[in-house]
Amino acid sequence: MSKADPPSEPRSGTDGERPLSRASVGRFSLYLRHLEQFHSAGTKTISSSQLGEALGITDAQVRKDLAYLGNLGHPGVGYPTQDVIAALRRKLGIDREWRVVVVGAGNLARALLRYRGFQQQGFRIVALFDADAGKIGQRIDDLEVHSPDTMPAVVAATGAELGLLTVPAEVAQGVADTLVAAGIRGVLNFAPIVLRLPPHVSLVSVDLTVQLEQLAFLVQLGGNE
Amino acid sequence: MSKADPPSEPRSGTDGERPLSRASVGRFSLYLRHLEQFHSAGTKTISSSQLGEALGITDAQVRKDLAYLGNLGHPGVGYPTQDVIAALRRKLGIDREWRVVVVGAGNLARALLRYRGFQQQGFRIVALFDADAGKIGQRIDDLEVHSPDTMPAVVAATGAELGLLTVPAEVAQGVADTLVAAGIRGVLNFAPIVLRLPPHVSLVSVDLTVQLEQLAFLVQLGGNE
DNA sequence: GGATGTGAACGACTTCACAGCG
DNA sequence: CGCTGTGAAGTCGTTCACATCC
Repeated sequence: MSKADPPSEPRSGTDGERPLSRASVGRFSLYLRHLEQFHSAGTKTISSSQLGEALGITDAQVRKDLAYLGNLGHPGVGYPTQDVIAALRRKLGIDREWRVVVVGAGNLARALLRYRGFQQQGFRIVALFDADAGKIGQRIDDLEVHSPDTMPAVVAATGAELGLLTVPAEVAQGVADTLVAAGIRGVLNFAPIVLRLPPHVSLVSVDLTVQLEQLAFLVQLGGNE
Repeated sequence: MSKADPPSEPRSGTDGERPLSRASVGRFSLYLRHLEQFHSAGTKTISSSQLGEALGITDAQVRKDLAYLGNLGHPGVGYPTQDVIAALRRKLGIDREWRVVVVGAGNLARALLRYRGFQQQGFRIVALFDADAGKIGQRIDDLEVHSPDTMPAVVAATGAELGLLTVPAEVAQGVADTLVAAGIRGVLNFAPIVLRLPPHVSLVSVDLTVQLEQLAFLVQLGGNE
């Protein structure tokens, strides 16, 4: 009975050293934010229990997560904030600038454009698209609204790799396809729909209705956690 | 370090209550949306594999999830869309209206106010608050902007139970405390911060920077899933 | 002493596989 | 038949506990 190994992860020898759980990555951003706060407050070193306290998780969890970054901690001392910040940035892939386009020039797009957190972490919004002829040519926060037809050209010219989708659900799949055709490599989708993308394009979805319904469920259950 | 006890819910013990996994609840909203689409397309019955196909998950997963709703499925036939929709609504706690207040009258608030998905699922935004004196008194989408001082009175008067937090990170914790003091029972937080709420108040957080960083990580990894 | 790193236990979630029913 | 419901097995993630090191 020869058992074939599932070819789950064809290890590209570039960066993958350790197993790296997907769940940990979800916390990396939070570690990063808190570490940056501690760091600019002058803290040079931080312990797993301090960090866990700040995020509301256990110290063991923090150590397991940070272990994925290599052996940065010093027993009896803690983790050097600076080093962990740098390692997290690198692991997350935000040790460089990402160019981002936004499709759908509504209120959500405006909110995203003015959101400071993006710039701070190296995300630069370089173009804005909308199908509404009335909006094309307008300027919103220094960005001109382009027609979706120009997407391939603009994406190529700006070198954008990520697309934020803030369009109505009915047209979201079509717009996503256009983004993919234009060469985008990742989509952050806000439309309430399950998008289908080719396997070489990454997808993260933020579904506001789902989140609100989740909240209603929790409240109905009584209390939190 | 008090641990939450498993609350046996001594409510009306009509159905044989099952364990109910937290992960399943996260998919309930998606099932609901797809079932509503199938239903309004005239589909009376749907199989676990059809639903799984639509959401991109396995049929076994769908059956396990729907089993939490009671024995709604008919072997050889499938699930009656109507019944499953009703059961999901009830389980999620959205078989009634929820009154919602929004704190922070910025672009994100505007986007949320105009978002149709909320009303459709029975969430009614009944008040809007902002600390900016220049905004107080203005009307946005038929809602007057109130001063945060009036929160207790307005929450009581409107019977709001949920609060959406779209304020800057620096003031988010303070505003959340005010919401809690005003008697709110659940908070949907958009500020990039780990909120601390008393245990009787539920919390769901949507952190846009975290989501974007997640996307960057996936793209850097190459491809999706 | 104080805090890390990590096997091992534990628990949660998913997939498998199949009995059973209309 | 086709499709559900569900134990069993498998996978993934978290917590525990402790050897280890500065």
